[in-house]
Amino acid sequence: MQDKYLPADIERAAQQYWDDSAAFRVSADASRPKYYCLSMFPYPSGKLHMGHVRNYTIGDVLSRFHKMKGFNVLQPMGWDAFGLPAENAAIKNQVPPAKWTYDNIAYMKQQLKSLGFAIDWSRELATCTPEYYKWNQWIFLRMLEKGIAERKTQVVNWDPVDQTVLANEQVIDGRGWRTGAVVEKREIPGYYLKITDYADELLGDLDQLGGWPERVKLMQANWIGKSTGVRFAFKHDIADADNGGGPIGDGKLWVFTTRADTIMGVTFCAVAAEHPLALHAAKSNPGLAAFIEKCKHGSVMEADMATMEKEGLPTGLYVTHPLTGKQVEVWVGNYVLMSYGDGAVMGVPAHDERDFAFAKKYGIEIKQVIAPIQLVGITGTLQDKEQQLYWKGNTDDFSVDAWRPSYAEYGVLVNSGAYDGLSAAQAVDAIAADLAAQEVGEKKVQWRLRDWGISRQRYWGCPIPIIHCDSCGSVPVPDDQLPVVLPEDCVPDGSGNPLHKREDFLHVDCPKCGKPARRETDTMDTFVDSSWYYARYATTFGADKMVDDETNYWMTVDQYIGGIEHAILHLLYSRFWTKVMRDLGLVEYREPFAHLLTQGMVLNNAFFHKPEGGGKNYFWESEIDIQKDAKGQITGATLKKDGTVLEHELTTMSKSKNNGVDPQALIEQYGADTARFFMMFAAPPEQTLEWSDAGVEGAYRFLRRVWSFGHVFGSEIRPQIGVQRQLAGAKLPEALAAFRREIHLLLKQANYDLGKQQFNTVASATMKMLNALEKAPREGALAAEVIEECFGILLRVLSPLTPHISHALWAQLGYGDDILAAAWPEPLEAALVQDEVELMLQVNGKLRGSVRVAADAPKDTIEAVALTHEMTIKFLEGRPAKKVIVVPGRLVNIVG
RNA sequence: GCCCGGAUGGUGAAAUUGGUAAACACUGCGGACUUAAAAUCCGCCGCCGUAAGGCUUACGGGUUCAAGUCCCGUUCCGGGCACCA
Repeated sequence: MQDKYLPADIERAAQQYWDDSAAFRVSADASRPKYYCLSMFPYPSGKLHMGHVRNYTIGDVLSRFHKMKGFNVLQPMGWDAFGLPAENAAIKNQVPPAKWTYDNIAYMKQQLKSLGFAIDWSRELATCTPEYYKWNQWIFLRMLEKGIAERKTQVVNWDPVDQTVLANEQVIDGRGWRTGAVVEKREIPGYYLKITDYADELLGDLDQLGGWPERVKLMQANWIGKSTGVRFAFKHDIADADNGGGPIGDGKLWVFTTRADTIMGVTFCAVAAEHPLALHAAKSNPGLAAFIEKCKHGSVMEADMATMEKEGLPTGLYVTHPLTGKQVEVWVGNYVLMSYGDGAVMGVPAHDERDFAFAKKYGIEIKQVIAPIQLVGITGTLQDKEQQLYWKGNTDDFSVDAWRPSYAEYGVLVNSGAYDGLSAAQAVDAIAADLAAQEVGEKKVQWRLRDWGISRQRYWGCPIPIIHCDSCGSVPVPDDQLPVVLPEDCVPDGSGNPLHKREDFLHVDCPKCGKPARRETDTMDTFVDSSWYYARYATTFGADKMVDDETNYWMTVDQYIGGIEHAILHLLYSRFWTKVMRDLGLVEYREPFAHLLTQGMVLNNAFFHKPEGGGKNYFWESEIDIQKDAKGQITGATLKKDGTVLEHELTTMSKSKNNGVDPQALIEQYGADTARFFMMFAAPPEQTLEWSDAGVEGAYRFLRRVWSFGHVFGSEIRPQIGVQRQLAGAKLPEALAAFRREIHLLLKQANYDLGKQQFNTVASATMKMLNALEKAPREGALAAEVIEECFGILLRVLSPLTPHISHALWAQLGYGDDILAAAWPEPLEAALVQDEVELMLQVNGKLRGSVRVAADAPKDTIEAVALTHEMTIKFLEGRPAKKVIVVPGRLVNIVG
């Protein structure tokens, strides 16, 4: 064998072997347990970045590990190929998004191949191909039939200069990214999927997802946000001529609250700018009309809504409190959303932080109605069944001067008339009952989750299969005319959807009446594409069905791996989609992903400049000079060409921020095995990783040492092994036994860590194994046999991480033909036994030394040895030992 | 602002889930080999102290024989917030 480690040759040969033997091409096989290992497919942005290498190496380690454990392993790959970056590239370079996307796919596929992933490429798919997105359209039509999809209005970011809808990402500080114009909210029609119909099931089934991280389930549960509250109405007789002179909303202003216990503290109501009461009042109030107009500016993002200055204006209208009968003034608030609940809220300044700030700002009354519980008396004794506790609310600590978080806590009702002294739960029951008696309210379950708006006013996406006819309205495209194919030669210019200018796409005859009609030009949210690709991979390739029977063999996905940034939206939409497919009779399973590994983000610094008029211009690190302090912390950055001072942020690697690090240079210089090993060694998978290539050399050095040990083993050690093997049952010399024990202990730890999916310590276990192997006794047949066994263990543990070098050494050193076919190693109990153990000796919790005892020494013996230890005597300073704690196999702590 | 995470030497990190803090590496320093360089190998490397020893897991409290790990409060950093994917 070659004495130098030449990764390029080794990797080419191994990949050739896997290709020639179709090693990763799989089909359904009921005789073996299956393992469907899926990594989130990449957006084809141009080049792989380190986040991809991390994601796909994790998937590959798990795939190869399970393959060696005897599973029928499916690991597919494809492309999340529709989306905004292709349009941005088109604007910049005048290249059609289709060409840009397909070119990127070709390049990135070759990069993935060079990393040696065990992928079944025969199942590759790209979501921008008609044979894939046809089924988006097909199932969308089924959802329309079932009433799961519907058309209603949506609020979007509108750029008044470019006359186009902006994605949230394209809105920076409330302005359009290209024009710098202040963004407006605009209502337009669009299609929605009723994910809220599945809210209960999506929440309830989280309990079935034992293989998901708790934090992801918690995030999803909070997102779905089930809350039980009370929906009730304030009565009024505000009439409007446009309403035929009748009272607006039947004379009821509906609101929803989760804190009905504070209802007696209501001192105002706030409605959204688009609320009928606001519009009514604005007719005779130019100031209010102007305020309502102003509320239309700004973005639709929740984060912006939550952090903006809360402003309001009184309408001069009053409504009647249903329980006190008092008049309550109605305000218009810029923080109240028409699209959420009834577009109105009750204001309780004393017990809600936002209402408190609003009331202070506008001089609205603040009335305390909740107070901390204070015990005022007990009758009887603890044994007395008639025992009574008496309490009241303690109002001493309340002040209207400044908000305190404790004001929002649950307590006892005060200043609430008949409800005084009730707890929150009792009060909600009593108040809901009283409201119900008047028929102006009831308990209601409210969800935070909103329906999923899938219409996008963009070109590079899946066309929504609808035809608009003047006579027949919105008509679904008949199934036999699917797919509605997206023309692939358009070049967007940033000023709206280029499909509007495509006469050949636009004009079509109405399928119902045959008259000339117009195609829908909106395309689908790209989350639609990624909501079911896992099921398509598992379907017979090219099947003329959305999914076929094979999907029921492979699904559900046994292990899903992807970035934590997808914890809510993508994963929730996929779960929803699976349930819809089940209800349409397409699949048998109800959850798509059994186990989820949420990979931590790979972060890198991004450098940007904010030009006048808004937006952020990002620069590549090669374009700038970076200033650092003595500790290596970045203190500033300037643009090389003109010295412009730049800002910087630590953030996830992305195409749009020019901060992605391409792994290509790493692979070319060191090889795929080094890149993979280093990536796994750098940090545990779930942890955020700040990118740095310091340490790549170390990984490369390690693999070189593995190779040269292999060479020494093959040429000097292995030849010592006799014809008759002697290892089984042999009594080994102490040094040899200790070495063997060390390897088997490391194997035990590595297997444990693989179970925990903590691959960085698996990598360090392999390094420790090599350190031990290099120092192991080498002379004699017995030593050679032990080394053969232990090096074989190292190669197999290493193989999921660095498959190429492991493949080459395994075959060349005669361990077998194919390491993938070898059985995964398990530690031998016989190799692990130990006569003596070392226990740490603590005196009063501080480490003072250690004691060696027989592995099976009873507690008394250990105590006796510890108590007579010189350090015990020294640090007890003559005091008697009050207590001795023995933790078997670990330590002795003497308390005195 | 709200929801979810994270913070350990100069650096990436480890700690078998409450029981030796810093394993394994990177960097740096010193040495061997070499005409020389590279590669390789050996040694040292948390802070204070000559030592004995003391201190140390973002910060401040608490529980415990024992806390990086559990509880309470705070700071900073990251992810998500529904049209980036």
